[in-house]
Amino acid sequence: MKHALSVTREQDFAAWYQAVVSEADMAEESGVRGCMVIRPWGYGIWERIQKLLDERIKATGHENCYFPIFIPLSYFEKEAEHVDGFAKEMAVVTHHRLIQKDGKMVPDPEAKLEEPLVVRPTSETVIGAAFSRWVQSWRDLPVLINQWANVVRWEMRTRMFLRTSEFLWQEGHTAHATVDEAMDETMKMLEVYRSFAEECVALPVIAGEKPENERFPGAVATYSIEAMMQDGKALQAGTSHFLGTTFSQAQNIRFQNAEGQQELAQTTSWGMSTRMIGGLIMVHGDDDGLRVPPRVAPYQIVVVPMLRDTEEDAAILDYCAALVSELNGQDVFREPVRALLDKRPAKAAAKRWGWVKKGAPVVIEVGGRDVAGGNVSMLRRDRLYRADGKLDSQILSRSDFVAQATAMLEDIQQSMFADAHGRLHGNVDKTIASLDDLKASFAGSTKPGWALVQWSRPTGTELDKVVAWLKGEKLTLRNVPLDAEAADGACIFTGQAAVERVLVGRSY
RNA sequence: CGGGGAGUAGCGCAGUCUGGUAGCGCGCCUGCUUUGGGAGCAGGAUGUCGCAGGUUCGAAUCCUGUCUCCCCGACCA
Repeated sequence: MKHALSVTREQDFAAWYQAVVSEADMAEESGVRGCMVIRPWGYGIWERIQKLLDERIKATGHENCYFPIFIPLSYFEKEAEHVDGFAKEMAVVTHHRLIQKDGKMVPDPEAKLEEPLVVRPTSETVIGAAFSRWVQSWRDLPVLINQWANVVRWEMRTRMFLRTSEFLWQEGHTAHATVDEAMDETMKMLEVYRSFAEECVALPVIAGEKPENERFPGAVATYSIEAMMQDGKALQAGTSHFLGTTFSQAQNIRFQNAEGQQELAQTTSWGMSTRMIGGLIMVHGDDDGLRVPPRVAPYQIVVVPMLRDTEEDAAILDYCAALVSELNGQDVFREPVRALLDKRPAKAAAKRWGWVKKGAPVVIEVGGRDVAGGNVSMLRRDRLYRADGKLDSQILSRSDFVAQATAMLEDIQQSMFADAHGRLHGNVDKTIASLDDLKASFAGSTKPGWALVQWSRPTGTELDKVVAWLKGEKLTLRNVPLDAEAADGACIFTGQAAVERVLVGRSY
Protein backbone atom coordinates (compact mmCIF):
# COMPACT_ATOMS: atom_id res chain seq x y z
CA MET A 1 0.00 0.00 0.00
CA LYS A 2 1.32 3.41 -0.88
CA HIS A 3 1.47 5.85 2.00
CA ALA A 4 1.90 9.57 2.12
CA LEU A 5 5.10 9.38 4.17
CA SER A 6 8.28 7.83 2.89
CA VAL A 7 9.11 6.20 6.22
CA THR A 8 6.78 4.07 8.32
CA ARG A 9 6.48 3.80 12.10
CA GLU A 10 7.59 0.21 11.86
CA GLN A 11 10.76 1.00 9.92
CA ASP A 12 12.10 3.83 12.03
CA PHE A 13 9.90 5.45 14.64
CA ALA A 14 12.22 8.41 15.26
CA ALA A 15 12.57 9.19 11.56
CA TRP A 16 8.81 8.75 11.12
CA TYR A 17 8.19 11.27 13.91
CA GLN A 18 10.37 13.86 12.21
CA ALA A 19 8.71 13.17 8.89
CA VAL A 20 5.31 13.89 10.42
CA VAL A 21 6.49 17.14 11.99
CA SER A 22 7.87 18.36 8.70
CA GLU A 23 5.38 16.86 6.22
CA ALA A 24 2.41 18.09 8.26
CA ASP A 25 3.94 21.59 8.25
CA MET A 26 3.93 21.68 12.03
CA ALA A 27 7.39 23.02 12.78
CA GLU A 28 10.83 23.44 11.34
CA GLU A 29 14.36 24.24 12.40
CA SER A 30 15.16 27.78 13.27
CA GLY A 31 18.94 28.05 13.06
CA VAL A 32 19.10 28.35 16.83
CA ARG A 33 20.15 25.22 18.65
CA GLY A 34 17.16 23.37 20.02
CA CYS A 35 14.65 26.05 19.06
CA MET A 36 11.93 25.57 16.49
CA VAL A 37 9.71 27.66 14.29
CA ILE A 38 6.18 26.53 14.99
CA ARG A 39 4.25 26.83 11.74
CA PRO A 40 0.55 27.70 11.51
CA TRP A 41 -0.73 24.13 11.60
CA GLY A 42 1.36 23.27 14.66
CA TYR A 43 0.62 26.56 16.33
CA GLY A 44 -3.07 26.22 15.47
CA ILE A 45 -3.14 22.98 17.43
CA TRP A 46 -1.40 24.76 20.30
CA GLU A 47 -4.00 27.54 20.17
CA ARG A 48 -6.73 24.93 20.44
CA ILE A 49 -4.97 23.37 23.41
CA GLN A 50 -4.59 26.80 24.97
CA LYS A 51 -8.23 27.67 24.51
CA LEU A 52 -9.67 24.46 25.90
CA LEU A 53 -7.21 24.15 28.76
CA ASP A 54 -7.51 27.82 29.62
CA GLU A 55 -11.27 27.42 29.97
CA ARG A 56 -10.74 24.59 32.41
CA ILE A 57 -8.11 26.49 34.37
CA LYS A 58 -10.44 29.44 34.71
CA ALA A 59 -13.40 27.21 35.53
CA THR A 60 -11.44 25.97 38.54
CA GLY A 61 -11.07 29.48 39.88
CA HIS A 62 -7.70 30.59 38.51
CA GLU A 63 -6.87 33.91 36.89
CA ASN A 64 -4.28 34.61 34.23
CA CYS A 65 -1.44 37.06 34.65
CA TYR A 66 2.03 37.59 33.27
CA PHE A 67 5.46 37.67 34.87
CA PRO A 68 8.72 38.77 33.22
CA ILE A 69 10.87 36.42 31.19
CA PHE A 70 13.97 37.67 33.08
CA ILE A 71 14.58 36.65 36.64
CA PRO A 72 17.27 38.16 38.87
CA LEU A 73 19.93 35.56 39.52
CA SER A 74 19.69 36.22 43.24
CA TYR A 75 16.12 34.88 43.29
CA PHE A 76 17.41 31.50 42.23
CA GLU A 77 20.12 31.40 44.82
CA LYS A 78 17.54 31.39 47.57
CA GLU A 79 16.45 27.79 47.12
CA ALA A 80 19.30 25.29 47.02
CA GLU A 81 17.46 22.30 45.59
CA HIS A 82 15.84 24.42 42.90
CA VAL A 83 19.26 25.82 41.95
CA ASP A 84 20.73 22.33 41.71
CA GLY A 85 17.88 21.26 39.48
CA PHE A 86 18.15 24.04 36.96
CA ALA A 87 21.67 25.50 37.18
CA LYS A 88 23.05 23.32 34.40
CA GLU A 89 20.52 24.41 31.84
CA MET A 90 20.14 28.14 32.33
CA ALA A 91 20.41 30.90 29.72
CA VAL A 92 21.96 33.97 31.33
CA VAL A 93 21.78 37.60 30.25
CA THR A 94 24.91 39.50 31.22
CA HIS A 95 24.97 42.60 28.97
CA HIS A 96 22.51 45.15 27.71
CA ARG A 97 24.33 46.63 24.73
CA LEU A 98 26.41 45.61 21.72
CA ILE A 99 29.30 47.48 20.20
CA GLN A 100 31.22 47.03 17.00
CA LYS A 101 34.61 45.46 17.27
CA ASP A 102 36.66 44.38 14.25
CA GLY A 103 33.53 44.56 12.13
CA LYS A 104 31.53 42.38 14.46
CA MET A 105 28.95 43.10 17.08
CA VAL A 106 30.09 42.06 20.54
CA PRO A 107 28.69 42.66 24.03
CA ASP A 108 29.91 46.00 25.32
CA PRO A 109 32.14 45.39 28.36
CA GLU A 110 30.97 48.77 29.60
CA ALA A 111 27.38 47.55 29.52
CA LYS A 112 27.71 44.59 31.83
CA LEU A 113 24.72 44.01 34.08
CA GLU A 114 25.29 44.60 37.76
CA GLU A 115 23.36 41.42 38.47
CA PRO A 116 22.96 38.85 35.69
CA LEU A 117 19.42 37.93 34.71
CA VAL A 118 18.41 34.39 33.93
CA VAL A 119 15.86 33.56 31.27
CA ARG A 120 13.12 31.79 33.20
CA PRO A 121 13.26 28.00 33.11
CA THR A 122 10.10 28.13 35.30
CA SER A 123 8.72 30.91 37.47
CA GLU A 124 8.40 29.61 41.04
CA THR A 125 10.98 32.07 42.32
CA VAL A 126 9.71 35.25 40.72
CA ILE A 127 6.09 34.39 41.37
CA GLY A 128 6.99 33.46 44.93
CA ALA A 129 8.48 36.93 45.35
CA ALA A 130 5.18 38.42 44.18
CA PHE A 131 3.20 36.14 46.47
CA SER A 132 5.24 37.37 49.43
CA ARG A 133 4.03 40.90 48.64
CA TRP A 134 0.45 39.86 47.95
CA VAL A 135 -0.04 37.63 50.95
CA GLN A 136 -0.23 39.09 54.43
CA SER A 137 -3.37 37.77 56.01
CA TRP A 138 -5.15 34.42 55.90
CA ARG A 139 -7.87 36.44 54.15
CA ASP A 140 -5.53 36.88 51.16
CA LEU A 141 -5.47 33.14 50.59
CA PRO A 142 -5.75 31.20 48.47
CA VAL A 143 -3.92 32.92 45.60
CA LEU A 144 -4.77 31.11 42.39
CA ILE A 145 -2.97 32.26 39.27
CA ASN A 146 -1.78 30.95 35.94
CA GLN A 147 0.37 32.27 33.14
CA TRP A 148 0.86 31.30 29.51
CA ALA A 149 4.50 31.82 28.70
CA ASN A 150 7.65 30.64 27.03
CA VAL A 151 10.46 29.17 29.12
CA VAL A 152 14.04 28.24 28.31
CA ARG A 153 15.98 25.22 29.47
CA TRP A 154 19.32 24.66 27.78
CA GLU A 155 18.79 21.00 27.03
CA MET A 156 21.65 18.80 25.94
CA ARG A 157 19.60 16.90 23.42
CA THR A 158 16.52 18.29 21.79
CA ARG A 159 13.63 16.93 19.73
CA MET A 160 10.88 18.93 18.06
CA PHE A 161 8.01 19.49 20.51
CA LEU A 162 9.24 16.79 22.90
CA ARG A 163 12.22 18.64 24.26
CA THR A 164 13.18 22.02 22.88
CA SER A 165 15.41 24.64 24.46
CA GLU A 166 12.56 27.10 24.38
CA PHE A 167 9.05 25.83 24.81
CA LEU A 168 5.59 27.18 25.38
CA TRP A 169 3.48 26.20 28.34
CA GLN A 170 1.15 27.33 31.01
CA GLU A 171 2.35 27.38 34.58
CA GLY A 172 -0.14 27.62 37.41
CA HIS A 173 0.99 28.83 40.81
CA THR A 174 -1.07 28.85 43.95
CA ALA A 175 -0.64 29.63 47.62
CA HIS A 176 -2.80 28.22 50.41
CA ALA A 177 -3.22 28.44 54.14
CA THR A 178 -3.09 24.72 54.83
CA VAL A 179 -1.42 21.57 53.58
CA ASP A 180 -4.82 20.01 52.93
CA GLU A 181 -5.95 22.86 50.73
CA ALA A 182 -2.71 22.87 48.78
CA MET A 183 -2.86 19.10 48.33
CA ASP A 184 -6.48 19.38 47.15
CA GLU A 185 -5.34 21.96 44.63
CA THR A 186 -2.46 19.75 43.45
CA MET A 187 -4.81 16.83 42.88
CA LYS A 188 -7.53 18.99 41.37
CA MET A 189 -5.17 20.28 38.68
CA LEU A 190 -3.81 16.80 38.03
CA GLU A 191 -7.41 15.79 37.35
CA VAL A 192 -7.87 18.82 35.09
CA TYR A 193 -4.88 17.61 33.08
CA ARG A 194 -6.14 14.05 32.96
CA SER A 195 -9.60 15.01 31.79
CA PHE A 196 -8.27 17.59 29.35
CA ALA A 197 -5.81 15.12 27.80
CA GLU A 198 -8.41 12.38 27.49
CA GLU A 199 -11.43 14.44 26.48
CA CYS A 200 -9.83 17.05 24.26
CA VAL A 201 -6.62 15.53 22.89
CA ALA A 202 -8.04 11.97 22.96
CA LEU A 203 -4.85 11.04 24.78
CA PRO A 204 -5.42 8.31 27.35
CA VAL A 205 -3.14 8.76 30.34
CA ILE A 206 -2.35 7.30 33.70
CA ALA A 207 -2.33 9.79 36.53
CA GLY A 208 -0.15 9.12 39.52
CA GLU A 209 2.55 10.23 41.87
CA LYS A 210 6.14 10.48 40.68
CA PRO A 211 8.69 8.58 42.75
CA GLU A 212 11.10 10.62 44.82
CA ASN A 213 13.88 10.59 42.23
CA GLU A 214 11.61 12.08 39.58
CA ARG A 215 10.33 14.95 41.66
CA PHE A 216 10.46 18.55 40.53
CA PRO A 217 13.41 20.35 42.20
CA GLY A 218 11.98 21.80 45.39
CA ALA A 219 8.73 19.83 45.41
CA VAL A 220 7.46 17.80 48.33
CA ALA A 221 5.41 15.67 45.95
CA THR A 222 5.12 15.58 42.16
CA TYR A 223 2.23 14.05 40.21
CA SER A 224 2.07 13.39 36.51
CA ILE A 225 -0.06 12.11 33.71
CA GLU A 226 1.79 9.57 31.59
CA ALA A 227 0.80 8.77 28.02
CA MET A 228 1.91 5.74 26.00
CA MET A 229 3.35 6.41 22.57
CA GLN A 230 2.90 3.94 19.71
CA ASP A 231 6.43 2.65 20.25
CA GLY A 232 5.51 1.79 23.82
CA LYS A 233 7.50 4.56 25.43
CA ALA A 234 6.05 6.80 28.11
CA LEU A 235 5.67 10.54 27.80
CA GLN A 236 5.06 12.75 30.80
CA ALA A 237 2.32 14.98 29.45
CA GLY A 238 1.54 17.17 32.43
CA THR A 239 2.75 17.66 35.99
CA SER A 240 1.31 18.99 39.23
CA HIS A 241 3.50 19.72 42.24
CA PHE A 242 2.81 20.12 45.92
CA LEU A 243 5.63 22.43 46.96
CA GLY A 244 4.90 22.59 50.69
CA THR A 245 6.75 25.53 52.18
CA THR A 246 9.91 25.21 50.07
CA PHE A 247 9.30 28.41 48.16
CA SER A 248 7.48 30.14 51.01
CA GLN A 249 10.65 29.80 53.03
CA ALA A 250 12.89 30.92 50.20
CA GLN A 251 10.70 33.85 49.16
CA ASN A 252 9.17 34.59 52.54
CA ILE A 253 5.52 34.00 51.74
CA ARG A 254 3.97 34.47 55.18
CA PHE A 255 0.52 35.25 56.43
CA GLN A 256 -1.01 36.02 59.76
CA ASN A 257 -3.51 33.31 60.65
CA ALA A 258 -6.82 33.76 62.46
CA GLU A 259 -5.01 33.32 65.75
CA GLY A 260 -2.64 36.15 64.94
CA GLN A 261 0.36 33.90 64.35
CA GLN A 262 2.75 34.19 61.38
CA GLU A 263 2.61 31.10 59.19
CA LEU A 264 4.29 29.98 55.94
CA ALA A 265 1.97 29.52 52.99
CA GLN A 266 1.67 26.15 51.28
CA THR A 267 2.22 26.47 47.52
CA THR A 268 1.64 24.41 44.38
CA SER A 269 2.61 24.66 40.74
CA TRP A 270 1.49 22.76 37.68
CA GLY A 271 2.24 22.87 33.98
CA MET A 272 1.44 21.51 30.56
CA SER A 273 3.55 22.36 27.53
CA THR A 274 3.97 22.15 23.77
CA ARG A 275 5.32 18.69 24.50
CA MET A 276 1.65 17.67 24.44
CA ILE A 277 1.79 18.14 20.67
CA GLY A 278 4.64 15.65 20.46
CA GLY A 279 2.46 13.22 22.39
CA LEU A 280 -0.45 13.87 20.05
CA ILE A 281 1.77 13.00 17.08
CA MET A 282 3.14 9.80 18.58
CA VAL A 283 -0.22 8.58 19.85
CA HIS A 284 -2.43 9.47 16.90
CA GLY A 285 -0.11 9.69 13.88
CA ASP A 286 -0.01 6.96 11.26
CA ASP A 287 1.99 6.17 8.11
CA ASP A 288 0.11 8.87 6.20
CA GLY A 289 1.04 11.59 8.66
CA LEU A 290 -0.69 13.24 11.55
CA ARG A 291 -4.25 12.61 12.68
CA VAL A 292 -5.63 15.43 14.78
CA PRO A 293 -8.57 14.77 17.09
CA PRO A 294 -11.45 17.05 16.03
CA ARG A 295 -11.56 19.01 19.29
CA VAL A 296 -8.02 20.28 18.86
CA ALA A 297 -7.90 20.39 15.05
CA PRO A 298 -7.49 23.95 13.76
CA TYR A 299 -9.84 22.92 10.96
CA GLN A 300 -12.14 19.96 11.43
CA ILE A 301 -13.49 19.77 7.92
CA VAL A 302 -11.53 20.93 4.89
CA VAL A 303 -13.39 21.36 1.62
CA VAL A 304 -11.23 20.94 -1.48
CA PRO A 305 -12.81 22.09 -4.71
CA MET A 306 -11.59 20.20 -7.79
CA LEU A 307 -10.97 23.07 -10.13
CA ARG A 308 -10.10 22.68 -13.79
CA ASP A 309 -9.66 26.18 -15.06
CA THR A 310 -13.03 26.05 -16.77
CA GLU A 311 -16.23 28.02 -16.47
CA GLU A 312 -17.57 25.30 -14.24
CA ASP A 313 -15.12 26.42 -11.51
CA ALA A 314 -17.23 29.33 -10.31
CA ALA A 315 -20.20 27.05 -9.70
CA ILE A 316 -18.01 24.58 -7.83
CA LEU A 317 -16.60 27.34 -5.64
CA ASP A 318 -20.06 28.73 -4.88
CA TYR A 319 -21.27 25.27 -3.98
CA CYS A 320 -18.27 24.76 -1.67
CA ALA A 321 -18.55 28.20 -0.05
CA ALA A 322 -22.20 27.59 0.75
CA LEU A 323 -21.33 24.19 2.18
CA VAL A 324 -18.57 25.62 4.39
CA SER A 325 -20.79 28.38 5.62
CA GLU A 326 -23.56 25.97 6.48
CA LEU A 327 -21.11 23.72 8.34
CA ASN A 328 -19.65 26.66 10.25
CA GLY A 329 -23.15 27.59 11.36
CA GLN A 330 -23.44 24.35 13.31
CA ASP A 331 -22.06 23.58 16.74
CA VAL A 332 -20.01 20.59 17.80
CA PHE A 333 -18.43 20.03 21.21
CA ARG A 334 -20.32 23.19 22.20
CA GLU A 335 -18.34 25.35 19.78
CA PRO A 336 -18.93 26.40 16.18
CA VAL A 337 -17.69 23.87 13.62
CA ARG A 338 -14.38 24.86 12.03
CA ALA A 339 -14.63 24.18 8.29
CA LEU A 340 -12.23 25.60 5.72
CA LEU A 341 -12.58 26.15 2.00
CA ASP A 342 -9.18 25.44 0.48
CA LYS A 343 -9.31 27.49 -2.69
CA ARG A 344 -5.59 27.65 -3.32
CA PRO A 345 -4.77 27.25 -6.99
CA ALA A 346 -3.12 23.85 -6.60
CA LYS A 347 -4.15 20.49 -7.95
CA ALA A 348 -6.92 18.84 -5.97
CA ALA A 349 -4.90 15.68 -5.45
CA ALA A 350 -1.95 17.61 -4.03
CA LYS A 351 -4.22 19.51 -1.68
CA ARG A 352 -5.98 16.35 -0.59
CA TRP A 353 -2.73 14.63 0.35
CA GLY A 354 -1.57 17.78 2.05
CA TRP A 355 -4.60 17.69 4.35
CA VAL A 356 -4.23 13.96 4.89
CA LYS A 357 -0.66 14.52 6.07
CA LYS A 358 -1.76 17.40 8.29
CA GLY A 359 -4.43 15.14 9.73
CA ALA A 360 -7.56 17.20 9.18
CA PRO A 361 -10.31 14.92 10.53
CA VAL A 362 -12.57 15.15 7.47
CA VAL A 363 -11.62 16.10 3.92
CA ILE A 364 -14.40 16.86 1.45
CA GLU A 365 -13.75 16.98 -2.28
CA VAL A 366 -16.17 18.58 -4.66
CA GLY A 367 -15.99 18.28 -8.43
CA GLY A 368 -18.39 19.23 -11.20
CA ARG A 369 -20.13 15.89 -10.99
CA ASP A 370 -20.82 16.42 -7.26
CA VAL A 371 -22.27 19.82 -7.89
CA ALA A 372 -24.52 18.44 -10.61
CA GLY A 373 -25.69 15.56 -8.39
CA GLY A 374 -25.90 17.56 -5.17
CA ASN A 375 -23.23 15.36 -3.59
CA VAL A 376 -19.90 15.56 -1.81
CA SER A 377 -17.00 13.14 -1.80
CA MET A 378 -15.78 12.47 1.73
CA LEU A 379 -12.63 11.10 3.34
CA ARG A 380 -12.49 10.35 7.06
CA ARG A 381 -8.91 10.68 8.25
CA ASP A 382 -9.37 7.98 10.91
CA ARG A 383 -10.55 5.48 8.28
CA LEU A 384 -8.53 6.37 5.25
CA TYR A 385 -8.37 3.06 3.40
CA ARG A 386 -10.74 0.34 2.38
CA ALA A 387 -9.84 -3.30 2.81
CA ASP A 388 -8.48 -3.39 -0.75
CA GLY A 389 -5.96 -0.67 0.10
CA LYS A 390 -7.67 2.07 -1.87
CA LEU A 391 -8.67 5.40 -0.39
CA ASP A 392 -12.08 5.04 1.19
CA SER A 393 -13.63 8.01 -0.52
CA GLN A 394 -17.37 8.02 -0.03
CA ILE A 395 -19.99 9.80 -2.08
CA LEU A 396 -22.73 11.29 0.10
CA SER A 397 -25.54 13.63 -0.70
CA ARG A 398 -24.68 17.10 0.44
CA SER A 399 -27.66 17.24 2.77
CA ASP A 400 -26.86 13.89 4.35
CA PHE A 401 -23.31 14.98 4.95
CA VAL A 402 -24.33 18.27 6.52
CA ALA A 403 -26.82 16.47 8.73
CA GLN A 404 -24.22 13.92 9.85
CA ALA A 405 -21.17 16.15 10.07
CA THR A 406 -21.16 17.03 13.75
CA ALA A 407 -22.02 13.50 14.84
CA MET A 408 -19.21 12.27 12.64
CA LEU A 409 -16.71 14.62 14.27
CA GLU A 410 -17.83 13.38 17.66
CA ASP A 411 -17.47 9.82 16.45
CA ILE A 412 -13.94 10.46 15.17
CA GLN A 413 -12.95 12.02 18.48
CA GLN A 414 -14.41 9.07 20.32
CA SER A 415 -12.91 6.39 18.11
CA MET A 416 -9.44 7.94 18.23
CA PHE A 417 -9.62 7.92 22.01
CA ALA A 418 -10.92 4.38 22.08
CA ASP A 419 -8.07 3.14 19.86
CA ALA A 420 -5.43 4.83 21.95
CA HIS A 421 -7.10 3.75 25.19
CA GLY A 422 -7.12 0.14 24.09
CA ARG A 423 -3.48 0.34 23.09
CA LEU A 424 -2.43 1.81 26.44
CA HIS A 425 -4.36 -0.54 28.67
CA GLY A 426 -3.61 -3.56 26.52
CA ASN A 427 0.09 -2.95 26.94
CA VAL A 428 0.50 -2.67 30.69
CA ASP A 429 1.92 -5.92 31.99
CA LYS A 430 0.53 -6.57 35.46
CA THR A 431 1.93 -10.07 35.85
CA ILE A 432 5.49 -9.11 36.82
CA ALA A 433 6.56 -10.81 40.05
CA SER A 434 10.34 -10.55 39.92
CA LEU A 435 13.22 -8.65 38.37
CA ASP A 436 13.70 -11.56 35.97
CA ASP A 437 10.08 -11.23 34.87
CA LEU A 438 10.61 -7.53 34.38
CA LYS A 439 13.75 -8.08 32.34
CA ALA A 440 12.03 -10.70 30.22
CA SER A 441 9.03 -8.47 29.67
CA PHE A 442 11.19 -5.84 28.03
CA ALA A 443 13.79 -8.09 26.41
CA GLY A 444 14.21 -7.64 22.69
CA SER A 445 10.85 -6.03 22.27
CA THR A 446 10.54 -2.97 20.10
CA LYS A 447 7.11 -2.12 21.45
CA PRO A 448 7.42 -3.18 25.05
CA GLY A 449 4.70 -1.13 26.71
CA TRP A 450 4.84 -0.75 30.46
CA ALA A 451 4.87 -2.91 33.56
CA LEU A 452 2.91 -2.25 36.71
CA VAL A 453 4.86 -3.77 39.58
CA GLN A 454 4.56 -3.99 43.33
CA TRP A 455 7.15 -2.16 45.34
CA SER A 456 7.96 -1.04 48.85
CA ARG A 457 8.47 2.61 47.89
CA PRO A 458 12.16 2.69 48.83
CA THR A 459 13.79 6.05 49.43
CA GLY A 460 17.29 7.52 49.52
CA THR A 461 20.14 5.21 48.61
CA GLU A 462 17.83 2.22 48.50
CA LEU A 463 15.85 3.97 45.77
CA ASP A 464 19.08 4.98 44.03
CA LYS A 465 19.98 1.32 43.70
CA VAL A 466 16.61 0.52 42.15
CA VAL A 467 16.92 3.42 39.72
CA ALA A 468 20.46 2.38 38.79
CA TRP A 469 19.36 -1.19 38.11
CA LEU A 470 16.48 0.02 35.97
CA LYS A 471 18.81 2.31 34.09
CA GLY A 472 20.87 -0.68 33.13
CA GLU A 473 17.74 -2.01 31.44
CA LYS A 474 16.97 1.42 29.94
CA LEU A 475 13.91 1.58 32.16
CA THR A 476 12.52 4.31 34.35
CA LEU A 477 9.93 4.61 37.09
CA ARG A 478 6.98 6.51 35.65
CA ASN A 479 4.47 7.00 38.42
CA VAL A 480 2.40 5.31 41.09
CA PRO A 481 -1.07 5.25 39.53
CA LEU A 482 -3.75 6.73 41.75
CA ASP A 483 -6.28 4.11 40.74
CA ALA A 484 -4.08 1.02 40.97
CA GLU A 485 -5.13 -1.92 43.13
CA ALA A 486 -3.67 -2.10 46.60
CA ALA A 487 -0.42 -4.00 46.98
CA ASP A 488 -0.71 -7.57 48.21
CA GLY A 489 2.73 -9.08 47.73
CA ALA A 490 6.45 -8.47 47.86
CA CYS A 491 8.43 -5.61 46.35
CA ILE A 492 10.19 -6.93 43.25
CA PHE A 493 13.18 -4.70 43.95
CA THR A 494 13.73 -5.04 47.70
CA GLY A 495 11.84 -8.17 48.60
CA GLN A 496 10.13 -6.31 51.42
CA ALA A 497 6.37 -6.10 51.73
CA ALA A 498 5.02 -3.97 48.89
CA VAL A 499 3.02 -0.88 49.76
CA GLU A 500 1.84 0.19 46.32
CA ARG A 501 2.25 -0.40 42.58
CA VAL A 502 4.53 1.59 40.32
CA LEU A 503 4.65 1.87 36.53
CA VAL A 504 7.92 1.00 34.83
CA GLY A 505 8.76 1.67 31.21
CA ARG A 506 11.03 3.22 28.68
CA SER A 507 10.45 6.90 28.31
CA TYR A 508 11.00 10.05 26.31
C1' C B 1 28.59 17.63 27.40
C1' G B 2 31.17 12.66 25.30
C1' G B 3 31.00 9.09 20.81
C1' G B 4 29.26 8.65 15.70
C1' G B 5 27.01 10.71 11.12
C1' A B 6 25.62 14.95 8.15
C1' G B 7 25.22 20.22 6.07
C1' U B 8 25.69 21.32 -2.16
C1' A B 9 18.63 24.67 -5.71
C1' G B 10 12.29 24.55 -1.94
C1' C B 11 13.00 18.91 -0.66
C1' G B 12 16.01 14.34 -1.31
C1' C B 13 20.84 13.41 -3.01
C1' A B 14 25.58 12.74 -6.37
C1' G B 15 30.18 15.24 -6.91
C1' U B 16 34.93 15.68 -2.11
C1' C B 17 39.35 10.31 -1.87
C1' U B 18 42.45 12.21 -6.99
C1' G B 19 41.57 20.80 -6.67
C1' G B 20 40.13 23.10 -12.88
C1' U B 21 34.70 27.27 -11.94
C1' A B 22 27.78 23.00 -10.38
C1' G B 23 24.83 18.17 -11.48
C1' C B 24 20.54 14.40 -10.90
C1' G B 25 15.44 13.24 -9.16
C1' C B 26 11.18 15.44 -7.16
C1' G B 27 9.01 20.13 -6.60
C1' C B 28 8.45 25.19 -8.86
C1' C B 29 7.33 28.55 -13.47
C1' U B 30 5.41 28.73 -18.81
C1' G B 31 2.86 26.34 -22.84
C1' C B 32 0.14 22.33 -24.91
C1' U B 33 -2.43 17.84 -23.97
C1' U B 34 -5.12 15.43 -19.99
C1' U B 35 -9.09 15.47 -16.26
C1' G B 36 -12.97 11.56 -10.12
C1' G B 37 -8.13 10.21 -7.54
C1' G B 38 -0.52 12.35 -5.76
C1' A B 39 -1.40 13.22 -14.83
C1' G B 40 1.81 13.40 -19.68
C1' C B 41 5.05 15.97 -23.02
C1' A B 42 8.10 20.18 -24.15
C1' G B 43 10.59 24.41 -22.58
C1' G B 44 12.41 27.36 -18.30
C1' A B 45 14.01 29.60 -13.47
C1' U B 46 16.53 28.90 -8.89
C1' G B 47 23.06 27.84 -5.72
C1' U B 48 27.73 33.58 -2.21
C1' C B 49 28.38 24.33 -2.11
C1' G B 50 26.45 26.02 6.52
C1' C B 51 29.76 30.19 8.13
C1' A B 52 34.85 32.28 8.89
C1' G B 53 39.88 32.02 8.09
C1' G B 54 44.10 29.55 5.61
C1' U B 55 46.92 26.80 1.49
C1' U B 56 46.82 27.45 -4.00
C1' C B 57 47.36 30.53 -10.37
C1' G B 58 42.65 28.19 -9.10
C1' A B 59 38.80 25.29 -3.44
C1' A B 60 32.20 22.25 -2.93
C1' U B 61 36.87 19.33 -3.02
C1' C B 62 42.89 20.15 1.01
C1' C B 63 43.90 22.44 6.28
C1' U B 64 42.09 25.09 10.86
C1' G B 65 38.23 27.04 13.55
C1' U B 66 33.09 27.61 14.24
C1' C B 67 27.58 27.06 13.86
C1' U B 68 23.44 23.88 13.00
C1' C B 69 20.91 19.14 12.39
C1' C B 70 20.39 13.67 13.13
C1' C B 71 21.62 8.99 15.94
C1' C B 72 23.65 6.72 20.63
C1' G B 73 24.91 7.95 25.73
C1' A B 74 24.92 11.38 30.31
C1' C B 75 20.66 15.42 31.76
C1' C B 76 15.53 16.90 31.74
C1' A B 77 8.66 19.01 30.91
